[in-house]
Amino acid sequence: MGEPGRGRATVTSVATDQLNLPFDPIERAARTWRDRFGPSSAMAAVTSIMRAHQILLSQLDTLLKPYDLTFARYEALVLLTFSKSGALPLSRIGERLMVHPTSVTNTVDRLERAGLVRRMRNPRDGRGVLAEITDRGREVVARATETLMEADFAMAMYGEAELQEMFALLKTLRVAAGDFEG
Amino acid sequence: MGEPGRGRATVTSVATDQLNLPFDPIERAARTWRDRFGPSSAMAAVTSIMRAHQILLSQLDTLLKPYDLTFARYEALVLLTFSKSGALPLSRIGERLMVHPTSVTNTVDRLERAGLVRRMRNPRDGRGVLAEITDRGREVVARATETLMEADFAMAMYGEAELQEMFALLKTLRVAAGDFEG
DNA sequence: CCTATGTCAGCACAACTGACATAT
DNA sequence: CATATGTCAGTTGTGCTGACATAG
Repeated sequence: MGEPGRGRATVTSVATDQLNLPFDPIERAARTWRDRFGPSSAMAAVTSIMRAHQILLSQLDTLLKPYDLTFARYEALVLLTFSKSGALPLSRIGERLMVHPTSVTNTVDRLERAGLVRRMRNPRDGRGVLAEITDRGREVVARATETLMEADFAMAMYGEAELQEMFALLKTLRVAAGDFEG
Repeated sequence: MGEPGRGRATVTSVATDQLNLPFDPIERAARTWRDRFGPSSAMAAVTSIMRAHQILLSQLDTLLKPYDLTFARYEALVLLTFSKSGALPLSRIGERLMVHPTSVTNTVDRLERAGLVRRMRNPRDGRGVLAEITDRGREVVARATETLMEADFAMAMYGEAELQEMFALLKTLRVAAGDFEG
């Protein structure tokens, strides 16, 4: 994810910059939509989630850039630090982070190239491969976590109650998608 | 965005399939996080938004696949139908949809190749280019809209009040990012 | 001259498909 | 044997940078 050109007078980037519009583009689209097609709340909510994702990803990736991490790679590292031995089969990483097997391979490739994890054969299953976090990986993830926590994960505009509300609200969607036994 | 392999017994895809986990992976990560680092609501909320985006994008793109549209291209088409003349400068499309100028070029390229829009020189500004929706584009977007509305934009699990709550909650984030004058 | 608009080449990244090697 | 794990090559889609032509 490229870093947006931020804070310049001439706005070329779009993800987190600017303050171009004197109105909320989603709200305007929703009004037009309602006049033309009918109920627009679902469309407005979906579009808001899309935009929120774009904003957050851009800000998180900017925060993580000094560590040469993306949010996806950061999540994988955190998951490894959460395991007792600091190592997990790639299959389990994909399962927990809800990403495709080939994406796990790619993520681990990059982390390995950066010296943050190490591949090992799974002693309990010859088919499997473990990703094990290195000392350097632990260092980097600790510093990155500090940076993210200082920035409140780019969610500093919310209070505790709102954050919990957001989690609860989105849980309904994740359950409906079959992510887990809700 | 490729279409996930859906509903198979052997789950390789991950975006909308499966019901693998007997627990909520985000909730579990949040608990571990809290024990180790402290407050985890922001992290849980962010991760939920990321996952919600992934689920929705996958489902919307699947719904739009028969029309050879992605959600991004669909949004651009809708925006054009909302304009009086059915035509808008590319710059304005990028501004409203919050996407990068080169992404607008790409989106319009694909729509044009599919015969859904047509490029025209802007008569009021020789630098500018207008994208004008074609009759075929109007047809396709109408049918696609019908499909999406039948599926409630993949948000059928929510009631009206929840959809409005979601919009309001995420508006705080969009305002903080400077999307518009909140 | 300086700015704005749009295009192009090129790159990074995520997610997928299909094919495959290997191990259970 | 079928199944599971992981890799590889290749594709699609988005979003960026940097450079550029053209017009205001």
